[in-house]
Amino acid sequence: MNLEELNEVQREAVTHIDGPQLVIAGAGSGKTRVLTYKIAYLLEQGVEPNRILALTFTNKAAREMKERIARLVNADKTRYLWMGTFHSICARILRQEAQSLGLTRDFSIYDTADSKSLLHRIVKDKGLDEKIYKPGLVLNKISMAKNRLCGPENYGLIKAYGDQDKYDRTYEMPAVYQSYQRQLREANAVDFDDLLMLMCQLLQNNAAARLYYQSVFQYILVDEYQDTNYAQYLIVKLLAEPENNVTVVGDDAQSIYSFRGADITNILSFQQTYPHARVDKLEQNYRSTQNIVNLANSLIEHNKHQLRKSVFSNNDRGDKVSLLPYPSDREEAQEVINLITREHAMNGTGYNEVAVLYRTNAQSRAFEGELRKMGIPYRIYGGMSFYQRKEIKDAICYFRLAANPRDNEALLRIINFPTRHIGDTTLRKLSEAAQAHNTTMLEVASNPKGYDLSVTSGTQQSLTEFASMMMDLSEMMDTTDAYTFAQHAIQRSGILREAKADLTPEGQDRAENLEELLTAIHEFVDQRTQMGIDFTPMHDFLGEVALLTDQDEHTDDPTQRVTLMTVHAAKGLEFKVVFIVGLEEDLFPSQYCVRAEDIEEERRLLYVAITRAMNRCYLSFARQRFRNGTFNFTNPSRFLRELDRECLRQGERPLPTSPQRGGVPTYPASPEYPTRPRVLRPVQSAGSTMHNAQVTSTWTPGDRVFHKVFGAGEVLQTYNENEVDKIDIQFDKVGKKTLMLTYAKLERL
DNA sequence: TATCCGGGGTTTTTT
DNA sequence: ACCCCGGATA
Repeated sequence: MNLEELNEVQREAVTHIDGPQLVIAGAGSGKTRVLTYKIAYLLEQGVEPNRILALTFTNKAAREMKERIARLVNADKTRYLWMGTFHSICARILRQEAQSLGLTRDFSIYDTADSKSLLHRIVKDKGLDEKIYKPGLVLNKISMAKNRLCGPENYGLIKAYGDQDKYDRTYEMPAVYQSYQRQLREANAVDFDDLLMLMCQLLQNNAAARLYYQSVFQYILVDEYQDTNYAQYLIVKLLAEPENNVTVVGDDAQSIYSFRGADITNILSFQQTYPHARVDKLEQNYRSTQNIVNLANSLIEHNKHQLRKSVFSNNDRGDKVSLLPYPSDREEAQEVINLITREHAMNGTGYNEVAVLYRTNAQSRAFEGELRKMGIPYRIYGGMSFYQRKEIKDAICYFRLAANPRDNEALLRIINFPTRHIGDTTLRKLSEAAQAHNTTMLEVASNPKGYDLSVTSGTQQSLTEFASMMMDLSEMMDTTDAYTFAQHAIQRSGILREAKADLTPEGQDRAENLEELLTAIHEFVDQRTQMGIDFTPMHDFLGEVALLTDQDEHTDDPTQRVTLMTVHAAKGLEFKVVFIVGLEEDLFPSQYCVRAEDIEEERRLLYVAITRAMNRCYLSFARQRFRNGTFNFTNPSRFLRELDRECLRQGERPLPTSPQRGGVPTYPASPEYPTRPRVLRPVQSAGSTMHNAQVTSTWTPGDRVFHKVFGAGEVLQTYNENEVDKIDIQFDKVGKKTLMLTYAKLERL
């Protein structure tokens, strides 16, 4: 490796070896480069590869980093590096230590869908209101608690959780959490967050294990440190002791995962955690033009909560960033696709160098439609990933249940698919019997008579047949390789037959997907063979598959396709040309932002989006957007007025003029431009709620403001400005429903 | 037990 | 516009 390829700051960061180190790496400043060079440098200095632990955010990042290191040093060494996501590294260690944690090494990892389904059952069993205890909400609460290392036994003691539960009316959360955790363990399963929490518990409670792993990992490096949560922080801290040879790399300005428990204070207070930490700041951006970097800087300046740094670019000044308003989301999509065509035709920009970035996955539809119409190749990231598809998940659940007979979630999913005439009633009895006899549902199914199950003889037969099939698969699993096993399992189970029998296009897709799964498993086995592992059982595949995400699926594909993805998914990537669309209030920033910190996170999110662009960046918004089945008027994102106008070029359409007295952008007087829609909140409703009532104020050339109340697609009432200071509006009949709405004063623009 | 129909609720981002 | 659920029906 050649250290001359680094700039001075980078080189110093790379060659600093011992002791804690914080590398603050601005967008596009060569963060990954520093990390890879540092690992390569450590290897060159004679550090054993298996003494280095490198934690990344995605599997893909880990893989790419490995490849890059392999190009710098002897490729053989990189194989033995401990490199992966927090979750996968923890899973690996936990399998090793499973016994001491009350698990077997074949424990299942429940994905979000499994967890939600388990929670749903718990809520039902406890007779709680399913409207209040929504699985997503409940899982989120549990996840947040686990990220802070709060187990079910402590949950009820924490006031903050209690308060939140009071607010959400989820008073029974402690019991739900307890039951959830108990059933996870009974199923010999862990969820995502358990991987981190159990790892912490292992290190805290088991001195021998702690000392062992502390001595194994001589050097620890963490990528994207700004997105770590408390559990991850603690894992790093405990593993690094007592030498504290820990290097963390990150950018507080790109912290965008707080909804997942990420805690930006981890990076902000690194120096308090490690008082003698060395700090390096990488501030030169090599990726983007000056205009893009300056624009991004002007935005992020508005955040209060950040580490000081000044990112700059010595690249060309470049084109100004375009700000494009469109009348509706539809036109936005059409015009953006037009611009892409133009980029392609006039600048020769390859389709794969263009990305359309949006805040929510739902926005992809409009662009997808237009791209298809224009015959432009594209690829949408996100949405339903391969491993979440029904048929794939079904197949994997067969594997999972064969590996871990206690995995009830897998059993419930597949016991009646393909249909075996085993319905809800039978399953309830099965579950009760299993609880009563303290055994697994599969065991009861294998011997319904023995457990006095009151089911018909036909059902009995179905159960025993299913159970004996699963036992056969279980046996086969240890002796055959993953590919052979999978092939056999999807045939024996009947899911392949089921898919093939379905002659609809969807059915054919499913059959193809199953074939694709087999191919993936085959590749997995091949890879392992190349690594010198001559036998790869299904267990090994299962261990990895649970932690795969759609980010990891398709590596670089050679075809030239436009990329469509959420801003979150775009983190760490770069494109020559970037379109950031839907820059509207309540969308970007999201409508769910309430606190000032939430807005700061959204601002960082936009910062991330802008800094993905190398050469050109386009920002767009629509004045009307079709959402949740209705057309809504929108307002331009507040972020737009925070941008340095020096870096902006006005679009062809009338643009907001510069802000007056710190207000929002104003618009040309004609025609009518609606502003500031407010969705009315029902305070009391007889019957059910109505979602599509809204208020808009209308700004007309005469400079008078009218407020219109829309409901069920029509204007219900119009008020002039003086009338709307805190009034209650009552509608007796809107459609078939009666409801009462309260409406707070509108801010005058 | 499976399937069809209608109504109600729903929407952020994801390792 | 879509998905999910519950209830009714085959």
